[in-house]
Amino acid sequence: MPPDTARTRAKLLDAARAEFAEHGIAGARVDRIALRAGVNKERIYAYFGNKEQLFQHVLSESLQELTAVVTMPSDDPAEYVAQVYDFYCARPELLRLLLWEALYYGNEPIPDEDRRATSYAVKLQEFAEHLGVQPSPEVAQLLFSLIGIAAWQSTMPQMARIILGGETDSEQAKARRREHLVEFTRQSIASAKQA
Amino acid sequence: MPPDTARTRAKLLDAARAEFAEHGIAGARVDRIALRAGVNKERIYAYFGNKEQLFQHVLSESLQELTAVVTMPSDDPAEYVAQVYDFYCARPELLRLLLWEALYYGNEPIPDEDRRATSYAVKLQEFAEHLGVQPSPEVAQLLFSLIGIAAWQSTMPQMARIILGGETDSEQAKARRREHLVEFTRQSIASAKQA
DNA sequence: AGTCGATCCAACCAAGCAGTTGGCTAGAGG
DNA sequence: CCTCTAGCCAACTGCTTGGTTGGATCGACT
Repeated sequence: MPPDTARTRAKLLDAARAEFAEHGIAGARVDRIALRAGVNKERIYAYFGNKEQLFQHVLSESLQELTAVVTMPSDDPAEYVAQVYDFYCARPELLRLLLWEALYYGNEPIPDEDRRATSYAVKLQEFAEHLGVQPSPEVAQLLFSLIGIAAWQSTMPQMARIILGGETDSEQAKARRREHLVEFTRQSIASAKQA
Repeated sequence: MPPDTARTRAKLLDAARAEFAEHGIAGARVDRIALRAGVNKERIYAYFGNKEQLFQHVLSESLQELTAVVTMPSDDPAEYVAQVYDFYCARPELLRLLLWEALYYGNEPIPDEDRRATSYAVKLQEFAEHLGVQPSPEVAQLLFSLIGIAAWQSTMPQMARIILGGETDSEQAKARRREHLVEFTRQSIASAKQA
């Protein structure tokens, strides 16, 4: 395999990630991806099959990155929520990819569901450990809700802007929300622990 | 105006709502909307201008419905959160429309932002009243988070299915999550009140 | 140097798309 | 019964799109 094949693939994946995050599956343009990557369109079909399969590649690559970066830290689950929040603030494209996927597949099972299930199971296990309880449906509910509030601002930027006041992007505003999340999480965990 | 003009418009709006909720702005097909409505495509352009403007009509109609149906009830804010949850479970299309919009406009201001701002301001006012405090950035943070957890399951059905276990659609599973939300909300409100 | 396999790309294609047009129909006013 | 207006629709247009192809290029091995 000539040396630049891997590079070409990587350039395509990067360009595709940006394009898909911005426009979604239906809105993404194959020509634009090739243009951004500085590579001929035909390579996409040679390497990845078609547009939807390319999206899957992009997504699974991004998910790997996400689980690698956002780990369950030290001893404070509230800090985990804050990390998730920080991560989605810093890299909103990754959340956008997840949202496009969610809207695209709706209630149908997603490709590669098994692998994701195990990855979430690990997270749940860790979370329960830090709480000092066994994994249970209740703990799962809690974890799911906490991920929700961590992601909600990046999920609904318009609503956030309107409810939380104009400038949600400033460092100050982010710090404020982060503080709220930590506080909020501590409280809910305190009551979950004693249960 | 002949009698069936209003009906034709309504049929188009209904068909468009279904189509947009399912496929988003980019994925929606004008031909399909006309077909579903049993009306000629040209009517869409006569009545609504173009695809994007039609989407705006659909959305603002849906938002009116949402604010009309989901009111801040009696004296229990936790019940409000549960109502929001129930509403999005029953009518996931409306949330999907909001999500498509959020992804489409990203951080750019949305059309008609002012009207929505006042509608949210009212909600915030009511919410603060029920808490027995003045509206403040902190209360806004809380309200925003609560809306988030209420909507999160319908926002991320795949993730919900995986984390919460297979059958999230059954009455039983919905009741369980509803219970969790109420409990969760009560706790966070209790600590917000004393602050 | 010559052959071979893989990589690359400009040009191409058919289908699908949003949006338009020109003429038909029906009802209201005279 | 004629006219005028507004609603309606089948057929059309021109462009964009995902996907293909045939040949040029290049590196490796002999």
